[in-house]
Amino acid sequence: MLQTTPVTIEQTPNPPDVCSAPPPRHPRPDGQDSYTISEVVAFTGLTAHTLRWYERIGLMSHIDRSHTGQRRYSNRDLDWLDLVGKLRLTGMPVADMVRYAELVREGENTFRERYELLEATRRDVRARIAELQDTLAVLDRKINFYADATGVRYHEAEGTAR
Amino acid sequence: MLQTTPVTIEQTPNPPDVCSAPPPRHPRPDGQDSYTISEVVAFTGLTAHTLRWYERIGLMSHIDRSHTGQRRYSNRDLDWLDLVGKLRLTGMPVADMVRYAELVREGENTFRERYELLEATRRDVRARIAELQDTLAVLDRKINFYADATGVRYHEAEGTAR
DNA sequence: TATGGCCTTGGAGTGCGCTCCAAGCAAGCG
DNA sequence: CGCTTGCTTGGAGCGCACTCCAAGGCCATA
Repeated sequence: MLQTTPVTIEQTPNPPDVCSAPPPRHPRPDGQDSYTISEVVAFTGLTAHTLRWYERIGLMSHIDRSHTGQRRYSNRDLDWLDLVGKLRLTGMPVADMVRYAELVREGENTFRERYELLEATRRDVRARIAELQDTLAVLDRKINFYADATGVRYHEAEGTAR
Repeated sequence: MLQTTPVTIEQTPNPPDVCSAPPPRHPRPDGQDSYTISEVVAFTGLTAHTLRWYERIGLMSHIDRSHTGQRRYSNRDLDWLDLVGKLRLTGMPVADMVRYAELVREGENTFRERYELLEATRRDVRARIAELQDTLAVLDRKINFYADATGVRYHEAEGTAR
């Protein structure tokens, strides 16, 4: 129950059918979904500090509490954290994610704005991927050079760093 | 001479032939390559502060100086900055780039280590691209949902943020 | 000669995203 | 009962990558 390895919530042991709407699998079924903070730490790889901080800054709404005041996360919270994790690795600033969270809390009349925010993000992500592929090409060339050179003692000019 | 728009040094007005070793084009030919810091600012989009800081921390070797002590950057320096820019957007920490710069300064006997560093970086970049493509899939699904919903007033569960 | 523009330096400051601390409470166990 | 474990809080601290500051030098044009 208390696994220590950070695990992506949305694992991919789903069949090799390349389909478009993979529903996230949860550790426990809806109805019994009540996770302590340390369980969420184990599932997400985030620290408890970070989880509490996310809540403080409004990136997560107030989490349900046990009768003793301890946090009890739900499957929906896990889904949200999964999205946050994805947005985080696009480089989206936390402030923007908070903005999105506010829009979600405000209800359906913010659909248009959410749409625009996500669309802008998608553009950024695409640009980012393109940049990275560019970088990959440069790395490939340099790596090939060094692969040839180590063992052949050869020289090619490269950017200065003397 | 003093263009204000940040310009990628390695522009792509090269013919649409998809080839593997694109030599960077420089603003001035070798021999007349002597750029002031503000020119480099214009070319790279970095600030003068950052350029001087890069030099202080050893990410660039000491740059040539004019008789009055002002920095004069060369084409080789521009090439190096181009590589640094690429590595930077892979998320490589500055300290690692400094390490690589040191290896380059140390000479050919560090080829193997440079190779390994770049290879590790390439692995990271590939993983990163995969993550981003994953994220892109999530964004696509959400964006489609909002595209449908705005105008159709429809509902689908999404991660909680109440 | 004076004014403005561009450059120099060491060191201090900033913003972001965590990260940690101290003090304390509640539950479970021997 | 005492001890451990896990959780709670507000607020302070940290590491990274810049970013800026104050004080001053050099030189071209008016």
